[in-house]
Amino acid sequence: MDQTVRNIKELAALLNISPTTVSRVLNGKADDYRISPATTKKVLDAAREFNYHPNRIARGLRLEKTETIGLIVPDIANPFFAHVAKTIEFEARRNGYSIILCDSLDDIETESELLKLLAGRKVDGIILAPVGTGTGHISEFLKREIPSVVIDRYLPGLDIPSVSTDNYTGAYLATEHFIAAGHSRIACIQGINGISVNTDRVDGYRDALKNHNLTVDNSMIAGDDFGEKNGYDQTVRLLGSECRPTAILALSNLISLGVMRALSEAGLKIPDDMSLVSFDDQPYSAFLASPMTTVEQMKEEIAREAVQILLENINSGRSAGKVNKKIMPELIIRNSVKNMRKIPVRDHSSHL
Amino acid sequence: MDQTVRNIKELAALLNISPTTVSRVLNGKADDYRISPATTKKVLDAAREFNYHPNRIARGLRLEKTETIGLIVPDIANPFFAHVAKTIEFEARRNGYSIILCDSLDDIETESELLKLLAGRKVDGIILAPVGTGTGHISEFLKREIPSVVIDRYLPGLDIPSVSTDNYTGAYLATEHFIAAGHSRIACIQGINGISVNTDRVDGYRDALKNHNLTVDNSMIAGDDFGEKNGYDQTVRLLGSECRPTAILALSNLISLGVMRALSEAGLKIPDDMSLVSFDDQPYSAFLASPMTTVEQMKEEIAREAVQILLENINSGRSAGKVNKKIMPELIIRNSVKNMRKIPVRDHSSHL
DNA sequence: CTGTTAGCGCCTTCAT
DNA sequence: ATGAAGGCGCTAACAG
Repeated sequence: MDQTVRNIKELAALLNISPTTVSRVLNGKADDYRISPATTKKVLDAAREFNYHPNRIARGLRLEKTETIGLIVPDIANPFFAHVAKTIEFEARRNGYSIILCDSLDDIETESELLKLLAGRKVDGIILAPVGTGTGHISEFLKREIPSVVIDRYLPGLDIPSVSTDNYTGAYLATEHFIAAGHSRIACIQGINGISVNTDRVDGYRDALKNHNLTVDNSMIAGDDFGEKNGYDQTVRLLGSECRPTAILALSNLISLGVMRALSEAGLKIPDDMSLVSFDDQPYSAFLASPMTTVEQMKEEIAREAVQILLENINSGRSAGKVNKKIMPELIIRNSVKNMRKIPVRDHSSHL
Repeated sequence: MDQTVRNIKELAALLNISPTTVSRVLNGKADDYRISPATTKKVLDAAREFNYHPNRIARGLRLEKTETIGLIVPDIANPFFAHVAKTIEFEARRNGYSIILCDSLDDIETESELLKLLAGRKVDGIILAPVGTGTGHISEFLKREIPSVVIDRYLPGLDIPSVSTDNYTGAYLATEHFIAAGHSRIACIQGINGISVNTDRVDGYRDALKNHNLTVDNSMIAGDDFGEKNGYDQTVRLLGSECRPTAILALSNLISLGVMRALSEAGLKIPDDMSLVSFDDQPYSAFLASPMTTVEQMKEEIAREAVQILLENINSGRSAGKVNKKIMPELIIRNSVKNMRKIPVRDHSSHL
């Protein structure tokens, strides 16, 4: 009764039919091959009864298709990537794919290893949230012709589609929000210099200042890392500077955590003593000492787009044209920006 | 020059030796088979030159070993699971394994599907953070004899090892902290009734009250879900009750988010109007309106233990004895508990 | 409507 | 010190 069926051959033997027929039925090709309803039913019933599921490894070897997608992120513990990963996994599974999760530990060497590892595992495609500043290992990897999509950033010069936030607009809106509240000494604590995410955000910040006839003071653009420590260090530095800013734009959630720590240690309150807007909304943003105004990235949408583009490329056998999709972020206004004008600040998210 | 080598056969042909020899060298068995140093070097050099890596799918089929571990979590966007996943991935990779990430969406049906999916994908082992209350599908799954470890909870009655926090002690310490601060009407907002995590925490809470000669009022133990909504709903209810508590123990980070939302809407401040201790420390815990006292679970340790037990079971070919490892949490004292005695509250984490 | 055969790329016997 | 052959479980090509 509770016989174990290890493979398609055994199941076929039990039913006195050929493995081929079983395979065809199980792959929904009964109609294509005009297999009799009786046989079809027999196979389906037996498969259920013996709880038989085809060995996907053997299938993968035969078809040269593993129905597996590699996902490389710099830090799965970062809520942004965790959310993106959740939707990617969901969307992939909905399409029959599983996700091999790889954490590059924000290390470019590790990322390079991971790319090779995933190639060896014969994933059908890769979604990569790149790290650091070099792209040599990525262009090397692209030679393998494994369909891939970059998320979070875009990689100028490389022939690989990407899905990222419209970071320019996000920073522009945030900066405009400060300006509307009457701030003019607005600092910007940035992440890794030279990558698209950072460059675009800084550009948005600069342009917002310029377009409102404010001068861009380069000493107000500080930092070189998306981590908490950089946020802390730069805030300490800015607080000590002769011409202290009244507002800080933090280009990542971790940076803003560092800003908060530094302010807290200095006994300064948000927004009374310092205004702050952070990139990346979080579940807790609303519950901070003062609920934080944030630039929220549309994580689900980024993930969905990435999976869709990747699957298209997989199914069409490589690159359905290079796309650089930009997803519009949303400025969520809470209470971390002080109104210097003493009149109500308006929501500017609809302007631009 | 830049010839592509698709498989071991091609590489062997290029070197005028047999695939067998190449395979042996590449698997570090050159010595076992006394393959000449010259041949060994030749193979190694060629492999590097042509950037050849064995097809792990074919290898998996032959060896019946995929060097792959399935990880099922209820919600990868939950920081607790994201952190655990990070360490699991790291430890697994260090040992040559990759992680197939599956999000069960806090849904037991999905979890059941996922178990089958992973079995079909021939993972060498599974780490499962179970959902809901039923275990039928899990005991069914265990018949497949795939090495598995449960994390976050333990499953009484099932023959599967587990690694979880010592939740009893965690809740006990938190409750004692309230008591030491002079609270006696302490509410407990719980998660899913009947699962070990919840039962143990509630037991710890009850016992702490009893051991300090406080009566346990069952109307103070409320709720049935680890989500934010439950935290909100129960807090609203408690605030409306005739005998309002002065303190709330929230049995999850999401519950405490709900508690904060309800308190905030009611215009109540932590800790002045209500004291709160939450399970699960978070990066932002220290930056909340009032820095939150939390019971921190040792995520890295849980993850490391789980991987270690799993790998032992994989290598020894099944269950190296059933273990239910409990990892001691840590009470992190900040400023979310009001001192009702008007004298300094001491750190009680060293008692017990 | 169904079956036979061959081969995906690898590793392991068995042979030399 | 090295090879040849077979087979892991599956499915597509080629019969009928």
